[in-house]
Amino acid sequence: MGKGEDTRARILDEAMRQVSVRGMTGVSLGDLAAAMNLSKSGVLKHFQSMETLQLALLDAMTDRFVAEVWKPAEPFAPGRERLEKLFERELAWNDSENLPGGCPLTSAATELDDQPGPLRDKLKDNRVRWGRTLKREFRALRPEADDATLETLVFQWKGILLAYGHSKRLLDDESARAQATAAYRMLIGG
Amino acid sequence: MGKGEDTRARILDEAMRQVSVRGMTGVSLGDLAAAMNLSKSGVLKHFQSMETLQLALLDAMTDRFVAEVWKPAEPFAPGRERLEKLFERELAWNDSENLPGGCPLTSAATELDDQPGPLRDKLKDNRVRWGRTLKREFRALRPEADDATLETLVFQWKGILLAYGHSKRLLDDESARAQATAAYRMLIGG
DNA sequence: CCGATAAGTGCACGATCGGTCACTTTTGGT
DNA sequence: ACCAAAAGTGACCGATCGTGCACTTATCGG
Repeated sequence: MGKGEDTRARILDEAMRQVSVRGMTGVSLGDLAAAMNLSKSGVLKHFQSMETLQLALLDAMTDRFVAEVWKPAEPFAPGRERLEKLFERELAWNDSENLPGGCPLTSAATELDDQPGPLRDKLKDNRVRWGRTLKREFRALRPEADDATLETLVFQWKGILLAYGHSKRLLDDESARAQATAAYRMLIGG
Repeated sequence: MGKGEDTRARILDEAMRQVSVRGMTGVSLGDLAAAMNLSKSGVLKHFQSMETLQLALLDAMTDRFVAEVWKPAEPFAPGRERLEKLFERELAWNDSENLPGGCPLTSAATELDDQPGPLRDKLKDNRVRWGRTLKREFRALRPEADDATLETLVFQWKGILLAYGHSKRLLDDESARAQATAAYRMLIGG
């Protein structure tokens, strides 16, 4: 890996960290450059424009999410065991010290959900795929269930994780994790 | 109500609409003034500064939420009946045509949750109070349940509504409402 | 109907936004 | 060790950010 590639990766890394706190719109070229001890033009050399950087950032977020949530769970058996691991990993992802503001995909989602454009499209694609992955796992857990039921389970899974971030970060609720796992138990069954 | 009061209210109304789409940071003095056919200084005359405007905006959001979600449900009997109405009203609040980007409190929450300051404090206070209100209703529904159980129910309630906004707005999921009510049924019990 | 006060305008300000360009420094293959 | 290409700099651009100030216009009680 050449120096350019390395710098580019480090920029995306820092940007991801900032997105988790300030949101996608909140990270500016100036802040980013300052945080990296680089000039604004030095940053832009690795991306044609700010929007290109943001698109690359969404890709980087997807890659990291897959690497830190899905990959560790993949070796486990489909269904209950894998879901258990996925849930644990997704909580850990939300708590990662590399993401001081929690899941950057959540920040981006609430920010972009009503702003048409390539950013929203890419993010939507990411989340739709994740929903399908979860649905597969729920199907393995409950082979007899119909599609509507499976989708409701996925819906609730997402709800639990959104509520986890909300309770922990805005409400400073110390019991957020306990409540998330309690809700998970109610969903999956003992 | 003098003309000043009226204009001030209309500014906050327009700002709330914009927050639901662009988020709290996304609404600027210039855009706001343009949307109101007013000059930037004309807007700022009603508020000492932009941050003061934002604080007033959070109050306005709280008032509207109470008026449109809590008030219509208040006449109903505590517990099941009132919860039913509250849930219906909160879904309607999310769908309100006055709020083209969904619940502005949700936008503000994910945006401010890691940004210390008076804005975050006020929003947190708002959401904590709402959580307490929900807990009271769940206690009326399940008088035998312990505190932890009640809080898990509140946690899940919030999760359902967060997932509703996410599914409807980012994923364009037509069945979002159906899934939200299905999840509600699972939570409350038939 | 008048005059004090409230409401709103218009211009200018310093700061910051994303972005360009000519330039210098660094890197790495031969 | 050399030198072309890659990496990064710094000054500058027009636009927009929030804000202050001197000013004009509209409102409304006496």
